[in-house]
Amino acid sequence: MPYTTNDIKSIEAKWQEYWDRHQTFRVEADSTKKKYYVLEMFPYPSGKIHMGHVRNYTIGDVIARYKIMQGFNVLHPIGYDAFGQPAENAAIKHKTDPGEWTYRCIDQMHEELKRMGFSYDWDREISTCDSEYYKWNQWVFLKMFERGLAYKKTSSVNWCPSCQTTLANEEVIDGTCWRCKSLVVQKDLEQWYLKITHYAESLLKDLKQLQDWPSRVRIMQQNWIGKSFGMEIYFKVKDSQEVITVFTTRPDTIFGATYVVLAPEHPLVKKWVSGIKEEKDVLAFIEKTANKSKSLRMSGDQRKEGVFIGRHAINPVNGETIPIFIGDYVLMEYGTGAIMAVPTNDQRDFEFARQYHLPMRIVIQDPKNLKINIEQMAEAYEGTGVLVNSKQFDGINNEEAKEKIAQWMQKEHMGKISVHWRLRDWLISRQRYWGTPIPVIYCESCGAVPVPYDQLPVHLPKNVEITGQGGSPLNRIETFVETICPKCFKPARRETDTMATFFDSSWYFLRFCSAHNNKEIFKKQEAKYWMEVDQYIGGIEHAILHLLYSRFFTKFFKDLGLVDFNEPFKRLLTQGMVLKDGEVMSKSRGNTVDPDEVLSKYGADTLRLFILFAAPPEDQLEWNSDGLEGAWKFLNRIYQMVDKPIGTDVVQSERTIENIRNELSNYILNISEMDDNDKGLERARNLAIKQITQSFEEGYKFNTAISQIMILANAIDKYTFHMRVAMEGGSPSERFLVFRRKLFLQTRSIETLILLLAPFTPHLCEELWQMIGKKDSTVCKVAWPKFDAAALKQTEVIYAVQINGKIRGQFTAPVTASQEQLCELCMTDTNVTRYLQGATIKKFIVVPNKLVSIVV
RNA sequence: GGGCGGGUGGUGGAAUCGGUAUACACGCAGGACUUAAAAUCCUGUGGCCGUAAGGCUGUGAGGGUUCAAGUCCCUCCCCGCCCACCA
Repeated sequence: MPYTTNDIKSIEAKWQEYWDRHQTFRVEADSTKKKYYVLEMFPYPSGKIHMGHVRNYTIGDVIARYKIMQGFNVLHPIGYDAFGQPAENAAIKHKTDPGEWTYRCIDQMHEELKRMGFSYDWDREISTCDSEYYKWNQWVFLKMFERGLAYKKTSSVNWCPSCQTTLANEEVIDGTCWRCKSLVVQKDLEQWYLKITHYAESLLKDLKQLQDWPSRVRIMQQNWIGKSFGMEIYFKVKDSQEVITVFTTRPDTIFGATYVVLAPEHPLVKKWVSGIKEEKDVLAFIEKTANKSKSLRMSGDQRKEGVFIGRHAINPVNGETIPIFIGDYVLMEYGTGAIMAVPTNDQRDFEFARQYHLPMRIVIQDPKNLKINIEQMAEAYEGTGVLVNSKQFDGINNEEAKEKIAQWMQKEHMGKISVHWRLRDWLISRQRYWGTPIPVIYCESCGAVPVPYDQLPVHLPKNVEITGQGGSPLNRIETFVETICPKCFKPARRETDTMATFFDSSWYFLRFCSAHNNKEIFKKQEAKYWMEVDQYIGGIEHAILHLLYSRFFTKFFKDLGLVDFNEPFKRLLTQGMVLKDGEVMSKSRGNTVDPDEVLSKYGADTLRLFILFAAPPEDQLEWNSDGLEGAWKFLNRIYQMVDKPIGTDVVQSERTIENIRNELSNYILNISEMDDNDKGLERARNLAIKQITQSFEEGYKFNTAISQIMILANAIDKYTFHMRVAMEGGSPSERFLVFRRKLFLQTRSIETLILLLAPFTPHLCEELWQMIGKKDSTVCKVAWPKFDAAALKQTEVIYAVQINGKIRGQFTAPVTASQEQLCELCMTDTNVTRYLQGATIKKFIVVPNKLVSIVV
């Protein structure tokens, strides 16, 4: 009988219960075993899992289960990234406690993950909002504070008016908040930062080690870190002692610098502005720029605006007096907040110069077009070329001149060779409730004092009213704020900002190594055994934020001597998005498919199989309910294959199929008795093992792995059909001998099929493994099958014949055939002979075991 | 503007050290079973021509290299993602 939804439900529940009861996936560090650490990015516990989760965790689960069958000691944990704003938003909306809401969601999520049959070590389940976890956040913070890597400074920060909190640069997307999409504004605030820039060099350099990461993630990080080589050049200010330092990557163009531009926020501007005749214009301009949102100001198409500031600078290389402007296209945060403008070689400077009728000078000529002249220029020339109007450097190629001019200027003290980074320090203060309290106490006499280690954790107070108004909620909790200074014991106040939640997820992979250790952040020996993460899986959206922060923390832990590696994730797989009707599935689009509904109709195995079969893991996946139905049918077919094999109707004896199968355990196959069908089946079986193993080892091409399983299933069905034919005729005893051999081969193929399918659809395969008589073993722990190269050898192959580049026929030849034999065999195809009639063969090319190509 | 992917049947996708394009699946069509439907099984399925054998054509467009090109080279078009007044 075909199975039903109810059968599937009971099969899946049965095995989930079995794995639980036997703690099948619980692991311990054991140095005698080779380890493998598979990790999927842990979820934010919003309650229900979505298809993106299903895809992410299914991919991880298949890898984990495959590695277990390969004999590895596999660590495969799960947890919850449980702090964050949705809990507060829910609290405001439903008037509940964020903690209560979060723990309820975690329970629900836990149940849903269990229903998917994932092979997690549930003993290591963690939540970042537990004090036993966030205590160690505070510990890490204090360690960083001790080393000057956590510090407080006032600066212009990104502020989301809707979330009422600050944001890291990485959290600002196109000038909007990454979470709520509202326009981010700039505010001057005193905030806590982590000195990620301290590791800029190694964060960049070590990307080279990450050969098993997608190259685009490496490139994105590289661009984000943004190392640029160049020099700082000093421009003396005319009639003043002041010097403007600019940063440039193009010292080769210094002779073409015809003005200088400062960022409106540049400190020299404030100093100079009062009393000059342009004062009003300058102040108006500064205010106008400040009011512009950062996103508007930074968009490239924006018309560049600026204003003359009433002063001049001296170009150090030629002594020219050039005007100083302030301009909205110069950013205070990058470089020195000041630039030298070379309009002929920089498009932005060119546009600005044209607009304000500023002078230009050509200093690089395009060797292909020596007639570049200022009047006819429509845009800046940003290509390479030969220097002109540059005194002793005339005639030198500009790439070469970069180095020469830089060296010369440095020697003449006109500037210094330097490197600038795009990467900024990481702002971690958040004016929110639902996060880790920053463990600092402010004392009037002692200043900012770290909370002593023995007073950790600083507990997040419970029963706090969340209104979403009026700044940090913790600020209003007197019992939390009021404390005493650990140094001088005078009354003091606690820091009320909490940490950005990316802090929590920057080291959770290490916590999994010693999930519930309350003495240390993690056990050094356990981390040494389990780390690094061998395979990490998650969405591309974390290519910069989370992955960069995790790399930063790992490097810090190495400096602390806690770990002896400097990269956390050996291999990274970024899974594609799940789409429906060509668009990303999302609540806001209203095109989601609830995994729960799919589970109640088809069960976890069907869902898993469909998701893995529909597209390679890294590609986008288009949801297709027909495809889901197809996966269901396939699994049903496999079930039939095991449930109702050929046999009972063929064997004319009292033996049942079951006791024949029992006898088969002692059966010895006589290879010489095998007919072509037997050999074909064995070939298909071994080919499947070979190719599926290969799809696991060479990138995770699960879609083609599954198609190989289907091919094997087709071969078994075909073989079963031939079995019936082979049973016809002969005496009952003769028939029995043939039947026994065939049943042996068929059973062996079915067994192989179950093993190969087990990582993908674990529940059904456990059930089938039992049905086929393997009552004493759990399929998920059976050794992965190995293939027999001898069975793959063919004695004959089909050759295609190409005549003048077109396929004209084919023939069968022994694999050992010589060129002469092949030439003769060609002629056995009548279509080929027709084409060769009356023609002279000019060339005869043989591609071994594939084709022959004849040129006539 | 810069960087990185990608463009293959009606659909999801196979095949890229150059070697029979469209594996596997979905869908569709026809058939078997059934009073009927569902399920299941069998057959067919890029397009055009042909009863057939077979022929022509076909991997975004155009050109090139080669006995042979989805794959390599040149020119161009389109789509997706990321970054972006970063000096």
